[in-house]
Amino acid sequence: MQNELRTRTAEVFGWELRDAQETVVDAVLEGRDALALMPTGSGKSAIYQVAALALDGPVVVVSPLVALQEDQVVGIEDHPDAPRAVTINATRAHRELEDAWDAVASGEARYVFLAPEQLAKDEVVDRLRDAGVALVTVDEAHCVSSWGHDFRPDYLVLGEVVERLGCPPVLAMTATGSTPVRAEIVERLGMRDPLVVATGFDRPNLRFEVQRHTDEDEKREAVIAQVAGLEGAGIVYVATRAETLVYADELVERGRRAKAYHAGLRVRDREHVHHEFLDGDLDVVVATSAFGMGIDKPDVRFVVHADVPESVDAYYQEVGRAGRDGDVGLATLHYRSEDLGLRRFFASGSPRPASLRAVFDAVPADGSIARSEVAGRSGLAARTTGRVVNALVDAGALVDDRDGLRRTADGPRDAEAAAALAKDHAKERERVEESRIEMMRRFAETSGCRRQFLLGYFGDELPEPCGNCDTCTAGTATGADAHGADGSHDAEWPPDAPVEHAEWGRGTVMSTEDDRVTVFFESAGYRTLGLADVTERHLLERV
DNA sequence: CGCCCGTTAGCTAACTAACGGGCGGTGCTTTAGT
Repeated sequence: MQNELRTRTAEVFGWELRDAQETVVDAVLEGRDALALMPTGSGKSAIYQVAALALDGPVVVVSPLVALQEDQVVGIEDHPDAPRAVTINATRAHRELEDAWDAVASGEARYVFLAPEQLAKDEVVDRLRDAGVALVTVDEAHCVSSWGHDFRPDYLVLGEVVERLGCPPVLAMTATGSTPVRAEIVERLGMRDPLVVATGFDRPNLRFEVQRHTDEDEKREAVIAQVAGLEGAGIVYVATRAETLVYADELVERGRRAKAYHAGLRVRDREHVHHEFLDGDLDVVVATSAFGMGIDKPDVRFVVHADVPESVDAYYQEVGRAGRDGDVGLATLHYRSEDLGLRRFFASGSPRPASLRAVFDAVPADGSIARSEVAGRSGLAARTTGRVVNALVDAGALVDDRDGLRRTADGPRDAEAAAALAKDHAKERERVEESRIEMMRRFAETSGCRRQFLLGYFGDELPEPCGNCDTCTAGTATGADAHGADGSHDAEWPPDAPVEHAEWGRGTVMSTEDDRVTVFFESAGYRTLGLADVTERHLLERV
């Protein structure tokens, strides 16, 4: 990084960036795309904030939650000499919005925070393009992969938006960095040869534990008994809204200051719980996955999972909220294999055939149509339409380009065929989702070191069992089942190595254990192969 | 996928087992009416 920019950074923000941060700043200033995989609290936002000081045009920051956008603007406004930051979202009054756009157009505002839904509107993209965007930052970029397909389909149009903005460099940032998530971020955002910077994923002060249960009532009792006896502040994650109430009530009866939190509560109540927790007026928040991003409390002492999460990625995000201050943090998963059933259900929602047909028919046989017009012509709700369009584009029945949507030249001719194609394609995705749930099951059921498993999942290696998890304490982690313990096959199948399999196609090596290798295949998800088979039958080839 | 809950059949008069329908998570937006 140039000395001049270092000086500006110190003057404006009072910071001295670490090497990893500077490397990323340099890349985007040179016009290169970058993917920064760094734990929360490691100063990811500093990267685009500093880059903006040296860039000639506004920095667009795509952020998933309006509340998060407001927090970031306040963070910038804390520095009186920092450039102006504005947010563009539906909570703002018309006059405020016009004022914000004026500031963007005049070059006064250098940070523009918005959600992907805003970027789905042509007017917004046009105004940004006219302002000459110098960098597009996608914060919490794992949302592209976890939410883009169904819940918030506008995440999948970001790649196209970048093109329409004139292809400024793209900076994607997240704390979740498993291989498939990384690959999907890069592909969906259309990133070109990005610089990938990953700082260590290990959190040595976290202790991992798994308690297995067979009976629902017995599990609930064990969770309540554990949490009632824990010191300090903590979070209990459950799978459903109804459970947040049940657990919170029981904890209150046991004398803990506990409250429920889920997305169905009124906004004011949610904010109230959040603030009480931050201020130390509450010991325990019992929450669904809604309680997460934007929760920045340093002294969370425990994260207890009363239900198994949907993926190892989600699990690691959630437990990562413990021990941010570096002091001890306890992560306990209460596991019942039946609980995975709910996760399978959540993972399995592909669009209905009737919706697929309606959307396909809404696209003319010749020529193209704007995405925004499809909803009206198909008679479906806008959000359903977005999901269905994404499914058809993914399947190759429709093409999405600068002019809008059109039918694939040599693709299906009629709606029936298009729906069938999309359904087959959705099956592939379900297989991948299924395999991610399977990895969660393996984490819960392993007798090897939990930390070695987790770090292996994220493509990091830990040569020895960690000594700070339940299996290490019990002594099973050093046994024959230990993960990556000998490392003798690493030379042959090192983590991150690209490979090819006759049936499952291209994949990436995740980890090797003493007699097995786990590979992530783009079309089939996580698969574990016996090394003996791999060697004798030449199942895998390095590519 | 697995649960909860209400209905029903079966077999005998108050209950039990079996069946099946409904439900379960995450947030943007935007508009009409107080």
